[in-house]
Amino acid sequence: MAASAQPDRLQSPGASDAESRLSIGLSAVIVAVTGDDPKVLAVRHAGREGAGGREALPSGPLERGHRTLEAGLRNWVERQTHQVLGHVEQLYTFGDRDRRETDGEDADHALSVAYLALVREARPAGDADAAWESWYRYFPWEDWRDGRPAVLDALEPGLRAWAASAPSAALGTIRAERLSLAFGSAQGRDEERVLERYELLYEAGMVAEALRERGLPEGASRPATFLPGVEMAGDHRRMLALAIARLRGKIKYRPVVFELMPPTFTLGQLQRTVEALSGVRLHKQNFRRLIEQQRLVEETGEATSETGGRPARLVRFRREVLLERPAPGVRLPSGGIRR
Amino acid sequence: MAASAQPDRLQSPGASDAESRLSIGLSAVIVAVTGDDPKVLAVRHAGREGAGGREALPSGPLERGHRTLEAGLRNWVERQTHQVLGHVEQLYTFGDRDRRETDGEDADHALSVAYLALVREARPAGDADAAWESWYRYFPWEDWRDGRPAVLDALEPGLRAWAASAPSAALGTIRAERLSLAFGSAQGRDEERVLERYELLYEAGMVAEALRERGLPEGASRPATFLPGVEMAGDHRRMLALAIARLRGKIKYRPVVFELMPPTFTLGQLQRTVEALSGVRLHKQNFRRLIEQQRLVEETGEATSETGGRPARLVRFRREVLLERPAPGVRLPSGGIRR
DNA sequence: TCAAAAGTGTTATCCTTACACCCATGT
DNA sequence: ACATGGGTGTAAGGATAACACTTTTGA
Repeated sequence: MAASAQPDRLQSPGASDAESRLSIGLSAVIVAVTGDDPKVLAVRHAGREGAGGREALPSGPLERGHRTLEAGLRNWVERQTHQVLGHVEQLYTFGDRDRRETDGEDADHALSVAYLALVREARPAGDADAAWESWYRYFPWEDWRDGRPAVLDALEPGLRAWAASAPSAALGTIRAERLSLAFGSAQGRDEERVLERYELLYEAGMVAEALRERGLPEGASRPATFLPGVEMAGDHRRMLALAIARLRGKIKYRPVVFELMPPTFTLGQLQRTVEALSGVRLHKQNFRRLIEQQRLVEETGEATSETGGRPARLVRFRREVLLERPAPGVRLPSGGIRR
Repeated sequence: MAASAQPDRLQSPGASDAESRLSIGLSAVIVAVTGDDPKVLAVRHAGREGAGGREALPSGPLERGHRTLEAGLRNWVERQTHQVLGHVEQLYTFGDRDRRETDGEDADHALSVAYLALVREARPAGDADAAWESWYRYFPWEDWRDGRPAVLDALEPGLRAWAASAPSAALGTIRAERLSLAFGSAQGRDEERVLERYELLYEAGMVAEALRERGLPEGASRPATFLPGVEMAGDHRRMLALAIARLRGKIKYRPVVFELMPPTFTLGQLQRTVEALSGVRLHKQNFRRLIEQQRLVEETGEATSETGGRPARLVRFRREVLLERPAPGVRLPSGGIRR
């Protein structure tokens, strides 16, 4: 092998023959918040019957013309949805068996690099095929703003049965522990564990994706009659779960919410946005104190009376906080959550 | 195009011709801590003169035989270093211009998926070509344990000159802001911003990697005579910077340090490990209180007198904390840092 | 006996949490 | 007037940060 031609790629001698060539997919979870709902941009390819017209994330393969991964992503999103992206960050690269179902051949890999993008307002989605959907449409068990979501009652027996039906007692204990960690048993549930919850449902055969194109995952109870949440193409719902988890986490230590807000807004709007994302209700007074005392916003001097009751002050994000050391986020640590 | 054959890959009609095929590299930042130093496993390919024998991370291309990305990674690492990996997490997928320097052709992409792995002890590295190296060998400006590192004095004039030599005043201001954010100006410096600092040095043409295989990056001062830190192959040093940043961040909110500790250890050892990773000194008393009061460890009943002075209690990680909600890490938030 | 590291105790301060209450507008 | 959301004040409890000090070993 020509070692000197690839100075930065260390490979054991003779291994390059085995090197596989593969295709790269790019997918985007594009998030906006309008009013009370966290929205994600979904595409539905009308003319495609083979896939049953499943909802999907904007995505497409990396092409030769794309200079960088991110450029390729922006290109695909604009082609498919006419949405221009603002803040973009890489989420994860999916590369294993989950992607294989798409190919005929087993040996060739198909990777998919998933991105999270935040945009400021939900424009009416130019294309007829693209639409903004509440993300709780796909994850109804993640919305605790009006108390414990009802779906959970339907889910828990199935999850418990899955843990109980484990091949060994030890595995059963592990499953039970994972369940209690993800879904919470006693006082606390961690709103960030979105991916864990989805994966448990997947392993238990309780989401539609788990039942596609393969026998049931081993140890799964037989096809559940109730498959909660709207199915998505490929592993897009897994990507969405990861995106929600990341955003719920990041919001706490970096001022990313403001990427989703209009230039000026009220503290109430900001709180509702944070609640929409995190899926829990917050204490009004403490939330406000937190924001103001961390000096995340500044007055505009104006007010709006469009909110219902007393007119609210309009504030704007204080860009300067980005230059101040740690650069705080909107913490909502256990205490901020209203019971 | 055969839409129904790829139900989860949405591509605009006719685009598939442009789809490029490419190779995937897998790289691992493998971290261990021995005594006072955070170590990373580096390989040096003795017989290769083309690359000038640059130090590199264990890495290799994804092969057909690899079932998953992570399996491929473990395979390469074991082949090159005989090290078996424990905790492994994906770091980032690098896919843009930074990789292009390796290829002759511009149009084909070469992606690289970087991973972070934590191992419990630095075994003598079976292969002669693999060696554990302190990561501060590559980032001497990141070690503040004995006060402000001396290299910074040599670096700052160059960085300031780079900001001053910006093509426009506006850009100059932006550069100055980035510098003060990353390197800290007044009271605080954020030990997590390892990647930002490396990238600024790169842009300023002050690390060896920036001067390779291309003209100087635009706006760079002419080749600095002093290029701090040991150079690595490809963009491996960038990967290492990202790994350090991630680990320094994660240590604070997840109990990952314990992946690096032996089964039993003293609180002093734990503190030195955290200090090694974060690059700052901590308050002994407050650190201990934090650990014990968060119930991260439990007594073993034993003690060791190998530490120098009075024998220390040996403790072990309390695995149960993983099952307790939030699952805390070793916080060292401003206050814990000794001035 | 002294250096070195382990380990204990205490205090002021600040942040978090929770509670109760007032204000300005539209209907 | 009253419902609705905006906005203020304050007090208890707990965590943090910074003190100073004692204990137990090896050299």
